[in-house]
Amino acid sequence: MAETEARVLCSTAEMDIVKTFECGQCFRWNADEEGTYWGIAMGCPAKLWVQGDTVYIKSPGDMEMWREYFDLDRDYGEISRGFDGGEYLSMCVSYGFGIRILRQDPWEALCSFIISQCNNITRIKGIVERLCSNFGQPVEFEGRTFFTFPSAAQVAELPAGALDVLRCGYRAPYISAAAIAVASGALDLNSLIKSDSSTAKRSLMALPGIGEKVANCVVLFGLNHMEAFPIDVWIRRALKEHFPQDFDPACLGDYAGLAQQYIFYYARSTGDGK
DNA sequence: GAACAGGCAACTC
DNA sequence: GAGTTGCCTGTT
Repeated sequence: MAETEARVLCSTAEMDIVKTFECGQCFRWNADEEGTYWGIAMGCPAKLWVQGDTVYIKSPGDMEMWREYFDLDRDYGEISRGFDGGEYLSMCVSYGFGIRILRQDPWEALCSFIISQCNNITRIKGIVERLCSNFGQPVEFEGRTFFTFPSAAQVAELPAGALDVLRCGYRAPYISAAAIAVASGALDLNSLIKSDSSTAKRSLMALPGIGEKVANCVVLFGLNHMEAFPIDVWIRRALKEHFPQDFDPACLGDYAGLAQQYIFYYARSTGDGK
């Protein structure tokens, strides 16, 4: 692969790479001992690091793709100022500011969040990496080997039992079913990007092993519908303890999902309510 | 060794 | 429709 130059991605005011990669939305970015994040998205390897108040990226991929992936053409400051969720939410926003909602590949998000159910991040990452190293394509970058996320078609064609190497337990048949649905065209993820989020959610929940929470995560992180509001145990606890009893997340509007991510990040990293 | 985990589905009343 | 249970695996 040709040598690539370091390029400016954005300012640290626009994106905090640690918060963005550690807030639980993605599973394939990892920091080295110097704080540089290495990962692969849309088949394209990259490394990101901060110097002064600038975020740099090195990757063979084009900048347009990366700006889209990191959702950099949206002003999260302006969006966040529009939240009408009370003081607690405002505090979560200041705490988590710099998080970007990644626009991940829909199939990768679907698969990853199926794996995430009743599971911790360390284990999710392990399972996803085994999925990629066993069934994806190797890609060399900066002396390291990355693996692409295997396509739905590749996973759909695997013989029975091939997913045993993942050690993902009862989730394996859910992954196979999702792969077959996507590969056969029964589930058209790209069309769900354009449809409204409740239609997208309904289509996803028709698959086995996909309930409300996983569907909402896929809709938010993979289909880029920012109003989706996944409710897990942390969010449920925060809603119960810091919001009015009849609070409806839908009142947060078209970007409720961003608000959810600030609340989630605050709750998780401070252990609030635990 | 038993209980539990960022969840789902099938089952119960 | 609210509550209970099994499900794989890994960790405590």
